[in-house]
Amino acid sequence: MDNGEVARVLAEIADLLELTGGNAFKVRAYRRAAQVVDLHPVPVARLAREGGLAELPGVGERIAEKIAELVETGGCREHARLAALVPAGVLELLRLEGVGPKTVEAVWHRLGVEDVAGLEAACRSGRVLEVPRMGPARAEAILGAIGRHRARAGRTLLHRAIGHAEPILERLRAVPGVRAAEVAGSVRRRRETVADLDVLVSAGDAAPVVRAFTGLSGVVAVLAEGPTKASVRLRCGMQADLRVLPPDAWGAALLYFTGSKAHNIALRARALRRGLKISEYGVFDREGRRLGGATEAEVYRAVGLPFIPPELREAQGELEAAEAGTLPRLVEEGDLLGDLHVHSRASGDGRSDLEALAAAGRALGRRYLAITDHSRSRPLGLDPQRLAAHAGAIRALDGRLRGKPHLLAGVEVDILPTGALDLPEHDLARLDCVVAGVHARFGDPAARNTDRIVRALRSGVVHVLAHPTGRELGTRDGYALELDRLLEAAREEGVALEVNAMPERLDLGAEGCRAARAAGGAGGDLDRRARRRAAREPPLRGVGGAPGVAGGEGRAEHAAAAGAATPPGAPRARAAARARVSRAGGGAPWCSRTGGRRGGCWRSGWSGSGRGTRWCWAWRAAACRSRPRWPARSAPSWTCWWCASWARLGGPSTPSAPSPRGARPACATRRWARPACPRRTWRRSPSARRRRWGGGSACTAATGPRSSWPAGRSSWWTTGSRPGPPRARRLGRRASAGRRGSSWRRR
DNA sequence: GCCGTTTTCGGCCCGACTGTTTTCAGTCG
Ligand SMILES: Nc1nc2c(ncn2[C@H]2C[C@H](O)[C@@H](COP(=O)(O)OP(=O)(O)OP(=O)(O)O)O2)c(=O)[nH]1
Ligand SMILES: [Mg+2]
Ligand SMILES: [Mg+2]
Ligand SMILES: [Zn+2]
Repeated sequence: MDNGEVARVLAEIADLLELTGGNAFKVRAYRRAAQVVDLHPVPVARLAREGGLAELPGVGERIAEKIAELVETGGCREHARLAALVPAGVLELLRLEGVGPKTVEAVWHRLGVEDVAGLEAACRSGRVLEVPRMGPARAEAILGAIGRHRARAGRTLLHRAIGHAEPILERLRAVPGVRAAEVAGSVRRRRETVADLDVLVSAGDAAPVVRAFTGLSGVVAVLAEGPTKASVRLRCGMQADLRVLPPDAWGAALLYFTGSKAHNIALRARALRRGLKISEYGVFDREGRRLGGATEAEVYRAVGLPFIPPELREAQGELEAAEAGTLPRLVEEGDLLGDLHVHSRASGDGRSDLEALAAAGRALGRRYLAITDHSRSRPLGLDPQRLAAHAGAIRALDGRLRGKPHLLAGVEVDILPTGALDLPEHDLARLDCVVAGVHARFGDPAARNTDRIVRALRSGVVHVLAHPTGRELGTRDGYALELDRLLEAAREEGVALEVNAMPERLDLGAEGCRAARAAGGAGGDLDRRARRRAAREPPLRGVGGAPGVAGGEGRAEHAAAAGAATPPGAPRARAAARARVSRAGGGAPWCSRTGGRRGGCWRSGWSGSGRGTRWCWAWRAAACRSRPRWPARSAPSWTCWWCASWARLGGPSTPSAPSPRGARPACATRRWARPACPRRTWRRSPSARRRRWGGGSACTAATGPRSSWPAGRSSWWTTGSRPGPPRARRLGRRASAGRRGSSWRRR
């Protein structure tokens, strides 16, 4: 069982526990352990053998037992016990957007819904409405989520995500008042694949930014929109999340929005232990005084840590390493001296001739490029004769280039199923750079694949092992492999392991590189060797010792490919975009015909929980009645908002329909008296408001020992300014709180 | 279930937005 499989079981235990009423913190513990296992470079099977499981962060005695059981027996009794309690289809319901454990539990227990199809039927028939707190808007949202679930967008490759993000950033940076706009989240952490685009904007006034964002030309639906953040679905299928925060909170905001979630939680817990609080608004002490947050480094410093690069922020031990001063120095773009895996037009993979490749390499600042076209078993691959001619051409050009950059005559020789190389060794030995890789027959068992590759490495003519795992992101997993044995052979033979930069490959990836370092520990040595070598001689002669990493493939080619990409069209007018949005069924379900005024209720100015609602609950029904949105169907009686909304869902609307609810005309069903939409006469108690603004539904701030907020809080009420964390106040008031405050005073 | 610069017991990150109900719970970032 590999780490991915173990992680899946642990995560499923978390889901099962959640649906069977397990302790929420226990659920979190399993979920975190699953992530740690998933990202860990060393197979947990080996850790289990060697007794190293407990060293994984978030893995204690009990979870270690489960992992050991899993790798030994392929199963886990606890998992089996829980799985017997929950139908498989019910677990799948958790994957629906906007549907969480509470909703799943409710539809499963109260309605007997056991899979996605069952939930869909319940939404269409109206049965879901029997569940508490379930109304037509939620039913509609669930139907939408089911549709998207079936289309299953999946995760997007990093380079595509970056491409989608750029025009958005450009547009937002042009909004007056915007100081900075960056993409955060997993894109900034440079994960190989990402689920969405997380865009952070620094601006004193959030409202225009949110408007510009929801009005972007690529937006097909607005999923949520408030005074400081919004979420949209883009035409490309991705979701994009915007967050706007004031400039002096930039560091804290970037830290928050870059994540990962587990890193945030660990860092905030650390702050808590030191009597501090970290949020996206900054660092605060017990008295609520703000200690900083302008830069990320400032936030880390406040909890006694050095800056941690985004790529490491996965709660995989980087906080401990930072504390101990043992954070690794990352290989940066500027460390890349050359590219040892480049295809030209001479074989199928390349599109450029040698001159163009050299020019692209020069433009990227590479000191050397190895031209490594495919060998004969690949389509259009080189046989010995063509190879010799090609090598001659490369060397001739290299002579003319005078080191700008150095060109190396090479080849990417196929490793045949037997482990033999696809070209005679005496031909390979004449080249400057021999890259060897597996390109066909991926289905063999691990031992056989490993034998095959190890035999090739032992040939003595191979410099670099290309794309060592053979994976293609989103298409196929790597071939089965005994990575440990492969690393050992590479170390003995002095063969470098490639870090293939083709966006679909990224092979070795982060975990593979860490495994290689753990095995031979020579990545850093190779760096130094490479630098020294590049300073005085062409690369690769004399590479020996341990497996290191060699950059390769795709860099130059991709520069060319990226240049050819069509730039996205200019953003259209906001109004047009909005119209499209509403046609697409996005945005608020209520009263969107009445226009775009945002920021509190149209009539009372009240904005309850702080969202940019057009109608407070008391007013919206009345307003809708006075401007009927739905033509009064043949129904003679008045239709309350609830039932009218239900009718929009396409639910049964005639008295004879069998639906348990909403079927009979108007509101007899719901027994809402005709003047049912009352003006609000009650007034929320200040104490309730205080609780609400304590932050977090558990409201630990209001009850727990670390709560220091309430001290100053009553004044928020009496002054009418918006309560909340200090930085929220400013931004919130500008966005929408002014009207809200006065309306409250009026009552 | 995990974990400790207050703690080996008793905590567990913090905030925004939405739908719905008559004052918050649920979900998400
Ligand atoms: N403090 C805190 N921050 C969170 C939480 N969930 C998400 N975040 C922050 C950190 C995340 O990196 C950032 C963006 O959230 P996403 O859901 O988009 O996750 P992320 O981009 O990390 O991965 P993804 O590829 O989108 O799945 O928001 C949370 O529960 N607490
Ligand atoms: Mg994200
Ligand atoms: Mg996101
Ligand atoms: Zn290849």
